[in-house]
Amino acid sequence: MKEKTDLLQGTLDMLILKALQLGPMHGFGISVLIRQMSKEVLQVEQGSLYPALYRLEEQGWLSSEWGTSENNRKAKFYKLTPAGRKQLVEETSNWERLSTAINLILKTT
Amino acid sequence: MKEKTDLLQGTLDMLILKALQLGPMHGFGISVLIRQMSKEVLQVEQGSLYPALYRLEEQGWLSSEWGTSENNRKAKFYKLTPAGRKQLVEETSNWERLSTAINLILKTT
DNA sequence: TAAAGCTTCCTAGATTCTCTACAGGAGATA
DNA sequence: TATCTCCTGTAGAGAATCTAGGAAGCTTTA
Repeated sequence: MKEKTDLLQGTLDMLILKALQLGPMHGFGISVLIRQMSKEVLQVEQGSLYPALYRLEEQGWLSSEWGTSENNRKAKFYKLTPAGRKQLVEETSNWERLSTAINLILKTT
Repeated sequence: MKEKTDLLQGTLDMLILKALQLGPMHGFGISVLIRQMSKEVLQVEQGSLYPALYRLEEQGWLSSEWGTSENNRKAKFYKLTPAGRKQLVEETSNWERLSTAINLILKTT
């Protein structure tokens, strides 16, 4: 019983990759961006975000390096690798497939 | 690494409720119907389906009774309860919210 | 200068859902 | 009788996310 809506499982990776398509960014920035882009609907919890970033980096879809944020704080900047770009395309088209299929069912009378 | 696409986690309950909106049905029938309605894209595994049916019945969204299928086999027929109908409406609108938000993000340039 | 708050990173543990991989009965068909 | 298909079910595992923390450094305010 909660107020806030959870993410749809399986979409977080795609959203992160998509955010990074706009340019390198640190974790905190990604979560803010996703919230803004979704008009406050999607809220990525930090306990979800950071493990996801590891996953993605381990799989070679992201690379990271330490730097300094706009606010003069230490921050780890992530960016898409070429493999990550490819993965984004794949996940996007899979999302289209699945959400289309679900909508097909929901529209049935 | 698999060929077949998994479901989006969190949507199975909604799909089952939706299928039962068309009338009472047994488990096996539900899985066939979902496959057909989605044009063969969505495939509900039996190991996912039956536990889900229990979950839903336990929460009072479905009721069941044993009967005989069109093929003269013993089958458990499920149907929506009023609470289940309500739940379907809720899950559907939540799906709209989330998928809209995700599409918002994917369309960003 | 002390306190408080925000930014940023991170981890542990639990939960929830779905999948794979089975098992088995019972009618239909040959 | 053998085999096929329909239909129900269970066990165990794995993946993704959540809750609920902790910590450190900068910045603002008292």
